[in-house]
Amino acid sequence: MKSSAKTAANAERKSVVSRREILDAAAGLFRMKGYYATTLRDIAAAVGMKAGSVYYHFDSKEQILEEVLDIGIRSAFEAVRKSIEALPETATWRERFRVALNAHFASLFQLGDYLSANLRVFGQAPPHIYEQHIRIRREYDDYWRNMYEKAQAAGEIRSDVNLSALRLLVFGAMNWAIEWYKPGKKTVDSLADEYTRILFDGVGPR
Amino acid sequence: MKSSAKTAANAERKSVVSRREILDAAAGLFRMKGYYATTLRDIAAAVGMKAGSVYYHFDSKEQILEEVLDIGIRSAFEAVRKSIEALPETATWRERFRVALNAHFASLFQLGDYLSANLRVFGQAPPHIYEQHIRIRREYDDYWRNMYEKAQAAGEIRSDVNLSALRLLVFGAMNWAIEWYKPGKKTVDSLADEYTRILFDGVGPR
DNA sequence: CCTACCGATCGGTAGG
DNA sequence: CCTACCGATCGGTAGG
Repeated sequence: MKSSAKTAANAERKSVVSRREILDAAAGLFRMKGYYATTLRDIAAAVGMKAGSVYYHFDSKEQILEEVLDIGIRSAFEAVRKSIEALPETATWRERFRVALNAHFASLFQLGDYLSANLRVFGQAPPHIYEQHIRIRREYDDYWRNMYEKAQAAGEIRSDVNLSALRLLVFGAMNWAIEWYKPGKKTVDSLADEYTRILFDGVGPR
Repeated sequence: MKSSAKTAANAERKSVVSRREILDAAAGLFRMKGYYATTLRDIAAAVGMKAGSVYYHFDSKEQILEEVLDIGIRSAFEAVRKSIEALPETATWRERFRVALNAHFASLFQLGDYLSANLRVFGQAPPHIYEQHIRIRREYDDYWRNMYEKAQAAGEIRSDVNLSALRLLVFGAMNWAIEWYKPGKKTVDSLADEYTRILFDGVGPR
């Protein structure tokens, strides 16, 4: 009894690890090649399995996509939230914005491939996965929206600034970095600094 | 002789039209579904042909991708250049920037699907097509780079602004619009205005 | 988790 | 530009 329970627990633990390995590999491949160009055989090979064995852990390729997408936003959301909560209550909104930007960039370039994969393959997702995933995206979006509103109410963003334009401009600026950012040439920190300065101070003469 | 020459000319004209129709359809499908999810049968059906007939006009699916990618950047490049050249010599750099932004947005949302398709499927292109296409992209990139440098030299962009960060931030802000822009809700013009104001004046208190 | 396999679909071709 | 087709590959399954 004792030993079979132990064996079962080990098997379960091993299975959880394999699941995560498959997701990690899928995220990396999705990020590089996109969803359709990544085959189950690619994913299986990346974790040393045969194609059919992946179905021991997942019901379908779409289920893998679904989980990769969700992990991508959730981990970024958590990183951003934590970095802001780590600030003192007295922090300015500009400073909150800067650390949020920093955390989002870090999620893109330092915390695995999930967020990059998310941005890369989101548009390739079948409708029912899109509909499901859009909810968590909207929550993340709302978190940022709330930040801009508070900053404007506090007078740190001018009242004539269109917040929805600003929000979308910033998301674009951040996410486009996956197209050109090369680790080593520029730190995530300096990137967040420069973007914050450009956006808050503008580039024109003062 | 005369009539067969005429027939040949007609046939050629018709063939040019068909070619363009195929490219138009491909651009629209690439934009919506990406490259791999778009089949030659989709493209053929969209122009009322059978799959095999597409090969009368193109050697391969990759050749179609190649032309769609190139047309996307070239048409945007031309639109941006013309809009700037239409300005008086005395125009400020801020004004030049605004019309350039406007022309890029117009290319994305009003001048067919080529630029949108380009942004959508560029990352899915096989290496040899990527290598070929990157050249025209770099030319377009250089055109913008030159604009920022001139603006800074003229004192319309502060000397402490990192131009390469600014350039990449702006490309991201512009191109990300394909993810959310819905024609009718907001004009391309007002979008270019708002972005220009945010970037030149900043959002912080002055 | 593997072996062996299936039906569907794909890009592309031959011959007209 | 069509008909008819091919080889390759894909996601997924049965049975162990």
